[in-house]
Amino acid sequence: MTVKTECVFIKKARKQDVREKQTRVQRMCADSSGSASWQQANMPRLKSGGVPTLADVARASGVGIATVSRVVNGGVNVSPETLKKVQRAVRRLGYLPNHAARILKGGRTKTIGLLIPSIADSFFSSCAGTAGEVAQAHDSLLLFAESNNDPALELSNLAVLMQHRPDGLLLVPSSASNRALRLFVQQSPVPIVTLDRPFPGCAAVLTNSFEAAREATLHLVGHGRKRILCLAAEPSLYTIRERLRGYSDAMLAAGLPSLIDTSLAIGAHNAETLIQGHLGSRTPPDAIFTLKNSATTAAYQALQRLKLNIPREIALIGFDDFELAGMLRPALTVVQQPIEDVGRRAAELLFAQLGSDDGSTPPASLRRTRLVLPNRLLLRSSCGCRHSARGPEE
Amino acid sequence: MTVKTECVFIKKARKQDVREKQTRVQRMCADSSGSASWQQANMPRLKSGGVPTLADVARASGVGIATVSRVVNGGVNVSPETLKKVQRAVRRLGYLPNHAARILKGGRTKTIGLLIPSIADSFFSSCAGTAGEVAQAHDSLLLFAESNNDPALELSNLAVLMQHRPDGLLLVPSSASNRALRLFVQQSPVPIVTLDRPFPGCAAVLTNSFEAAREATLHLVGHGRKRILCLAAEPSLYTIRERLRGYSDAMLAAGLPSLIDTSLAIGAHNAETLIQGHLGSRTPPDAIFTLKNSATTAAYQALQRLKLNIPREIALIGFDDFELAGMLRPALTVVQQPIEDVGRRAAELLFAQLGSDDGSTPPASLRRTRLVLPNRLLLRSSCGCRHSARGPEE
DNA sequence: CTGTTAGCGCATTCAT
DNA sequence: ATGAATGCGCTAACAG
Repeated sequence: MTVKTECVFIKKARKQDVREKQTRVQRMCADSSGSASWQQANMPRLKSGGVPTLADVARASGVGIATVSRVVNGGVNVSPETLKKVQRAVRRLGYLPNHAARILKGGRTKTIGLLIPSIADSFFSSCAGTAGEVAQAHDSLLLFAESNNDPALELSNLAVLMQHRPDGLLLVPSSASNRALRLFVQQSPVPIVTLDRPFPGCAAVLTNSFEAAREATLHLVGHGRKRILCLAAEPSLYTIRERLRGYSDAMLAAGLPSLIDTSLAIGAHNAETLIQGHLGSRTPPDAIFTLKNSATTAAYQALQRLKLNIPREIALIGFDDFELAGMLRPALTVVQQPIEDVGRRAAELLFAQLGSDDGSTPPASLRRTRLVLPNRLLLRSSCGCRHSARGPEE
Repeated sequence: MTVKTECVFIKKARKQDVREKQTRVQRMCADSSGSASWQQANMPRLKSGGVPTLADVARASGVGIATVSRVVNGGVNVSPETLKKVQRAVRRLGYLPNHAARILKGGRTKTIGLLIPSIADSFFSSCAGTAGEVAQAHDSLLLFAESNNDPALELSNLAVLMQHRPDGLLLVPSSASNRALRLFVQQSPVPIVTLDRPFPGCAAVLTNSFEAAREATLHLVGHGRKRILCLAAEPSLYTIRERLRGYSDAMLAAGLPSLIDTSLAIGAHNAETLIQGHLGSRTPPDAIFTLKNSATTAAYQALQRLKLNIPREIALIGFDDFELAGMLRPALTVVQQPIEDVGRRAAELLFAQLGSDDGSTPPASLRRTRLVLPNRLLLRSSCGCRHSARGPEE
C-alpha cells in the first residue's frame, strides 16, 4: 500500500510538471503539513493544476460530479439552487467541457473533415467558407487539411484527419483513380461528400462543366469564330477534362477543328510564349477559351502585352469568374460557377447523411446523391458581345 | 446479475444501432448459438462493430494490447516478427489511433486553433494556407472557426474551439477592447499568437501599417497631389486605424489637410455615389488612397465609370495588393503586405512557444514577442509614376 | 520482449 | 434531486 501511495505521488508530481507551463494558478502544497494528510494535500494539487475538469467544478461547488455534468448539459433534474451554485463555479473556474472525453464516450465529435487541394485557392476557400457556415449551424467545427492535388499527400493527410474522428468528410479528390483512396472510401466509417470532382461510391456536388464549356464554345462560334484555341493546365483533373470534352463536343458539332493546348503551366511568362507560338502559326486562333482561372488571367495578360485587341482581333472567354473580371478592359466574359453553393450544398448533403443527432437513419439514397449545379455564362465584352458597362453585377 | 446482463445488452444494442450507419462489416451474431455464451457472442459484436481499436488489432494479431500500442508508436522494443504480424493486422483492419483517447492521456492534441474573421477573405485564407503548412510540418492540424469580426460570435466560437483543446491559438482579434476576450487571454492555458492585429498580453505578428500608409501618402504628395482623399471602411479595426494614422501623419507633415471618409460600405454602388460626392465638392480630390482591398477595387471601378483618367485627373494608391492589380489599366500602385509571411511567422512563433515536444521550456519572452513585418510600396502606374509595363512581377 | 493494469474527463446508469 | 461507479481507447508504468 505504501508502495502504491508512493507511485501515485510520483505520478501526480510528473503530471504537475508537465502542466506547469500551461498553468496560471499554482496552489502550492510544498508546505503541506506533514505526510499524515498527503492525500488531502495532494488532491487539490493535482486537480487544480491543469485545465479545470468536472471534478474541479464539483469540488468547488460542493456537489457531485454527476450533478455538474447535468448542469453543463442543460441542467435537467437539478434544483435551481444547485444550478446557480454550480454555474457560478463553472464560470469562476472557466470550465470548458473536454471534447476529447466526450468523443471517447462514443458520441458525435462535432467536427467535419475538409480535405481540399489548397485553402489559398479562392475557389476552395469560398467553398470552405460556406461549408463552415453550415457546420457552424450544426454546432460543428471544420478540420482542415490540404492535399495539393497530390494523391500521396492526400492519403497521408486523410489518415491524420481521420484520427480526429470527424463525423463526416468533405473531400476534393485529387484523382478518381486513386486505388488507395477508393479502398478508404469503401470502408469509411463516416459519410463522405466530394466537391467539385466526383469519386466512385461518394455523394458529390459538382457543376455542369461539360455543358457550360460547350455553351461557351458555341457562343464563340456564334460570334463567327472559327479557330478557337482551348487553353488549359492540369488536364488530369476531372473538371478540366469535362470542360475539354464540352469544348470538343461543341467544336465537333460546329464542324470546326479542335485546338487544344494543355501544356500551360503556372506563370504568365510561359503563357505569353505559348500564346505567341499559336499566334505565329499559319492558322492563328481568332479566339481563346481558357479552362482555368489562372489560365484566363495569364492569357489576358499575354494578349495585352502582345497588343492584341480583344475581342476584335481575338476573343476571350474564361472559365470561372473572378472579382475583377468585370473591371478589366475589356470586361471578361466568363463561365461563372456557383462556388459558394458548392460548399454549402455539399455540407448540407453531408449533414443530411449524418441524420438529426437522434438515431433516425437518413435515406441511404443520400449516399449516392450527385448534385450538379448549373454554371452560367456571364456575357461581358471579351467574347465579342456589345456589353453595356453598367450591368447590375458590376 | 441477470439485470446487469440485460442492461449491458441494451447498451450494446444501442451502440450497435448508432454505429450501424457507419459500419461496413456487420459480422452477424444474431445466429449465435444459444444464450450460454452470450458474452462471447457479444464481445466480438461490439468490438468489431465500430471503428477498430487497439484491442481489436491485438485480438486479430494474437498479441497484447500494449504491444500493439508500441507498434503503432514506432515499434520500439518489439520483436521483428510480432512487428510484422501486428502491422499486417493494423492494415487489414484499417486501424487508426483514436486521437481523442490520446488527448485524454494528457499529451498534445496536435491541433492548432485558428480563429479568423472570414476564411473567404483572401487575406486570411492566404494566412491560413501558410499557417497550415507550418502546422503540417509539426504534424498538426488546423481547427478553423470564423468570427466575422463580431466579438460575441468570436467569443462563442472561441469556446467551441477551446473545447477541442488545441495546443495553441492563432487569433485575429476583432477588437482589442473586448473585455471578455482579455480575460480569456489572461487565463488561457495555451499560448496565443495574434495575426494582423495586436492584443494585450499576446504575441503578435503584424505589418507596419502606419509606416506604409505614411510612405504611400508621401509618395502621392511627391507627385504633387494636394487633396488626397483617404477612403476606408471599418475604422474600428486596428489596421485601418493605423493606416489612417499614417495618412494623417504624412498629410500633417506635408502641411496638407486630411480628407478622410470612412463611411464606405460594402458594395461598389455606394462607392460611386460617395466618390461622386467628393468630386462634386468645391475642392475635389486629386488623389485617392484606399485603405482596404474592397475599397480599392470599388474606387477604381467608380473612377472608371466616371470616365476619370487615372492618374492624370486623379491618382490612386491602394492598400493591399491583389492578383490583378498589375493587369488593370492603368496598373495599380499598391501597398503590398507580406501576407503569407504573416501566417507563416505567426504559426512558427506559436510552435516556438509550444516547445519541442519534450519538456523543454521555451523562453518566456516569446509570449510577448511582437513581430512587425515590413510592407512594401509597389509602384505601378496609378500613382502617377511612369511604369514600364514589363516589370518582373507581372 | 511482452502482457496487465491504472487512470485521463466525461456521460450514463443505478442506487440512494 | 443527487452521488458513486462504470467504461469509452489509449499510453505509461509496471511485472513477468
